[in-house]
Amino acid sequence: MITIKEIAKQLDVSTTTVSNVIHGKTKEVSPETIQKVQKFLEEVEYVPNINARNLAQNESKIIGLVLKSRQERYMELLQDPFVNEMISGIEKTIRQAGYFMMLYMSDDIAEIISHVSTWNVDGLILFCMLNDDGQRITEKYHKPIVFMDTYPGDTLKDYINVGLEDEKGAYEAVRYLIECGHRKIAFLSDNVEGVDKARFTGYRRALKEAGIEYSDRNFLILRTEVGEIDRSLTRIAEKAKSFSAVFCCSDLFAVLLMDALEDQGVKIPDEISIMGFDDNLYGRLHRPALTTIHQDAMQRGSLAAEILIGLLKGKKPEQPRVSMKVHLVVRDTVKKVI
Amino acid sequence: MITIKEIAKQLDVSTTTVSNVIHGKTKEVSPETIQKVQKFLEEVEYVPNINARNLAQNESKIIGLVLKSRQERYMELLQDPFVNEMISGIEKTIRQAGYFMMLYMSDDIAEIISHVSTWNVDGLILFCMLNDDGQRITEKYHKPIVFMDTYPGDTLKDYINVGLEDEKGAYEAVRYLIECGHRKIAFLSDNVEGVDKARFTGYRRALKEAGIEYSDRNFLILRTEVGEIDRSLTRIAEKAKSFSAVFCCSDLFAVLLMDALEDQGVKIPDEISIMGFDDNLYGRLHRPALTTIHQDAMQRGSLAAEILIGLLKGKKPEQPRVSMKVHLVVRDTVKKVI
DNA sequence: TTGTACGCGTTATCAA
DNA sequence: TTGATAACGCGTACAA
Repeated sequence: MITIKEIAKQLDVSTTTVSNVIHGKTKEVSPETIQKVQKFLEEVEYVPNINARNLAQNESKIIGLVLKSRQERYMELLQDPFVNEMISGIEKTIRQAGYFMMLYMSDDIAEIISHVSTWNVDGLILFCMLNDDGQRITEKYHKPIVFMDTYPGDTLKDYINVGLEDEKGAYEAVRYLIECGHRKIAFLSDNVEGVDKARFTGYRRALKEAGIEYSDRNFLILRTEVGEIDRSLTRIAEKAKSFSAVFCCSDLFAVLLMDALEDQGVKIPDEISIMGFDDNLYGRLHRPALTTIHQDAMQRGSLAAEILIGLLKGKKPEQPRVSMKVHLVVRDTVKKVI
Repeated sequence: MITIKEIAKQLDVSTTTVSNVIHGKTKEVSPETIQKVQKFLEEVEYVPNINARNLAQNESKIIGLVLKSRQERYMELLQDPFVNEMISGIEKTIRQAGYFMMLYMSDDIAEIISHVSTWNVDGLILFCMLNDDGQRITEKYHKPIVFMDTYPGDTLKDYINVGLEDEKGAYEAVRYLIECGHRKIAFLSDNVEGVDKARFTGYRRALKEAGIEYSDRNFLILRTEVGEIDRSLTRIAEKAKSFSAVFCCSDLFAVLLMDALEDQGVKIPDEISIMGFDDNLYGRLHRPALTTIHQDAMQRGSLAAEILIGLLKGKKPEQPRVSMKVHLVVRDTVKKVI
């Protein structure tokens, strides 16, 4: 790797001049020199040393993307195409803005903070933080942060979040089920916090509006730990049979449940109707194709990255909380029972 | 972020001493000093500045993972769970060895090389290189490289590859189809190079062994560009009807094809049998569940990373070419016609 | 218009 | 046992 110093020596100019040409500060350099230097730079295929540059500028041009996952779910997080779409959107936007993305997958906040400091990361996108995670990071890390899909506790007041119409989406999904004549509707998720909590609220609202009683028996919790999931699915499929429809908090869960049901000989949607949330490949590839709530994960990733990059340039976002639109996509897993 | 210099000042010792304590070079430091420094380090939660360290050591502790993709396929590469599993395996191994993974997704070799030089990446894992890609990178980049799923041209002699029993896997898949009584067997992939070429060879060998004629009509090529894929699938499903079985080069393709066929009213496996390759979630979630060739993508990723890290420590791998084992997994998409 | 000199945080060499 | 000091490559204020 050739350095600026070496180039300067070979061309018999100063390093300043070379550096100026590289950065287009050509007001103060004679045209011939510019020519000469530029030509040489191309010839030797000069590439700056990022470490030196970062050290000098005290910035890293790195944006960290933190996916906090409970240890056991590790695989599933990456296997859900929704997450992949989001990552794609983020990565693309970051790259096009001249930044670089670093991906942190960890369940250890302290480890994440340490990593982020070491690399002197310029900004952070935090995905799916629960409880006091966000709080803990903001205490230690004092550069721009954009949250995604995070509903932090009351302690964190001033934060930016790019989220979704979770409550509204769930409400519309369940209202559609009710419109189709369903009244015994279960709710399936793998936890009761954050995003799923909001979706649960929407589910409850739709029920209430239709005057449908809710009981705790309606809440099906999937255990997603490796080694646990199959048993859990079988059990849930069993329980599901006493409902006429199940609203699932993700397409992946919806498809898993449908398989479990079908394997027990239950016909979908004839015997049970299924509603998903996300609208990704799993649901689209399944037959019957999944009726679900659509979100544009890639665009949402892009938006989060754009906001963060704006922040890095000192631009305050227009609104600190974004709830991106969702809409119902009707396919073949919900039966009209009236 | 506190620096060594600052620590040294506050404790009234030299930076050298602090650095020595940090690196456990305690032979030359008095016990009290060690105590004092270590305690202080913990108190202030010292984190080294990677840029400075890298600059001083001329290394980066970064391993680059390069996924070369044709521009149009961008989405699919990340959407294939097989790729995700592999990435997980690589990332985990790299992290545990104290390194860091940088992910490059690009179709522009020059851009990749430039990036890799800038960041002074210590080693490279190259996935799915075609033609002279590998050649071009090895010419410019002179640190350890491990290839994955690469069958480079004749020009590249000395390289390390962690691959798969592609030929054998395809051979066994097709032989199984033949054993089940199929004789009109199509081959589906999206290109004719690298891995798919090897699988095609295996397919041909199985046909030949059974004395089955091959014609170019057997070779179905899926156009995977965005906007093209649906039309291509419909056309291929149409063609597929004149065969009794289709061997697909990936589970994803297999599921896409099955959907296209089912949407045209074709029953699987009653009217057409389908065989996949990879064994990932898409195939497992589909009903009927996909009969396919299993590979352990995560373990393969791990292995590649391990070999590379060994290389960085000067350890030559036992064998430069690894072909990991595959095996047939019989599920429900292949019908016995005898 | 061009060049000198210093700082960024760390490590390594060598002298005290 | 400890401490100055140079070096890594780059950017920049300031001097020439």
